Amino acid sequence: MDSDGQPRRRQARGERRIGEILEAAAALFGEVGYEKATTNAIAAAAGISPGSLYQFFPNKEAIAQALADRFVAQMREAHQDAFEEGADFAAMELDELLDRVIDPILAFNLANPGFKALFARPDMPAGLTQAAAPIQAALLGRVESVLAARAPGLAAADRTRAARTLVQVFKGLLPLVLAAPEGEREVETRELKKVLRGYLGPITG
Amino acid sequence: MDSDGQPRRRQARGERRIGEILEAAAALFGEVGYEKATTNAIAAAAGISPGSLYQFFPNKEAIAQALADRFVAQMREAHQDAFEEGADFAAMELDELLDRVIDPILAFNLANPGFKALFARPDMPAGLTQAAAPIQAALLGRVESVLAARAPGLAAADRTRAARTLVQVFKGLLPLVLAAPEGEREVETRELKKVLRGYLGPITG
DNA sequence: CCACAATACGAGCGAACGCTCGTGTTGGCA
DNA sequence: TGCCAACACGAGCGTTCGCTCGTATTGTGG
Repeated sequence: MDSDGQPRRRQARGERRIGEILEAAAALFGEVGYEKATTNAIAAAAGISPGSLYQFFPNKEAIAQALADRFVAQMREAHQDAFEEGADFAAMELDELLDRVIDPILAFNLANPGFKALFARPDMPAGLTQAAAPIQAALLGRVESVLAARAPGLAAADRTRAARTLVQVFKGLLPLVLAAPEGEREVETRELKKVLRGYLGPITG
Repeated sequence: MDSDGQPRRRQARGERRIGEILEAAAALFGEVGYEKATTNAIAAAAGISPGSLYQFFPNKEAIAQALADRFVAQMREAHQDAFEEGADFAAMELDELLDRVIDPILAFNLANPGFKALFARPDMPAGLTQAAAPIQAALLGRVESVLAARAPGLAAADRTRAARTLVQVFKGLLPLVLAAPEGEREVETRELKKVLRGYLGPITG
């Protein structure tokens, strides 16, 4: 019960350790999932003892939480990239729109294998998916606003449902893209965009 | 080490118990997933003691395996229904084709909440997804053959990829349909079919 | 340089879980 | 009816896992 009045004054060494622990945890979560990644294994992968690990995190969930926070921040950047302010989504070609939105998010997932493992897997404490909720909501909102720009006639409820469907299709096909060998990735990506285009075409004209 | 020379002669009571255990396990797996469903909890849900449970199954994995076998058999029927021999998939309207294929598989998933939990979740022993592999392969093969009938010009590799994509889209949107409240289910189902139709349209013409 | 916080260690605690075992009960068959 | 296998019970064994604790070492501010 530290009651964590304040988060303890860290030295440079400690800050470095925290980074190492999070990196080790991300790798392990990505490989075996949250539940099967034991705290002792995370400590070992980070090159420290179990006791040392708990100098920086009160429990296992806090590690995942910190990792989630880090991912959320990075993901927000990727989304900012995807839904750039300057672009005119209403006028843009559908193919270009898809490229601009999909490619950065795909790149992020490709660069962070631990991410999908943490957020897509259903084997983690409720608090974690909750940590991802804000970014999911933000993504849905952006998709919806793009939809609103391209299909002004669409009722709000239909727009929301369409956005949810699009995001879910993306999440569903993501494993196919991520699991594809280096050379096949481009083809799978095109396939993903084909699906989205086929669904969006009749909606946005 | 019974070496299970033969599977032991069962009485009627035992056969009944096996059914009860599998039903309890399916419900629990569906609620909390494979890992978090403890064997003692399964026994309790089936109304028996832990010791009795192990009179019928050598270990937890065997329960899931038996459940998987049962699901595979039922699923095969659902697929048989979906890909009925008599139908002419080449001439049929795309909308009718989708209804005929999607509805029975959807109904099966609706009627068996434990199924998706067992096969879609990534938190189970390798042997279990392996148990689902035959049915997955069969499903892919059927989709491919329908594709071959409707798009004869499509190269084999593209056909395989398209089938994989279709199945994955279905699996990706399935949670949306299953999680939808009673009244929304029909709408979500239509949405799912819209996605498939949008993707299939350009391929099958 | 000294005192104290931060960092580091790793054996092992307590709880949970899969499963066993000794024992008692029920049911089919000669 | 008597015998034996099938069925049933539940305390608890062995192991794993998250986490702690006592202790030793390192860095830092005064």
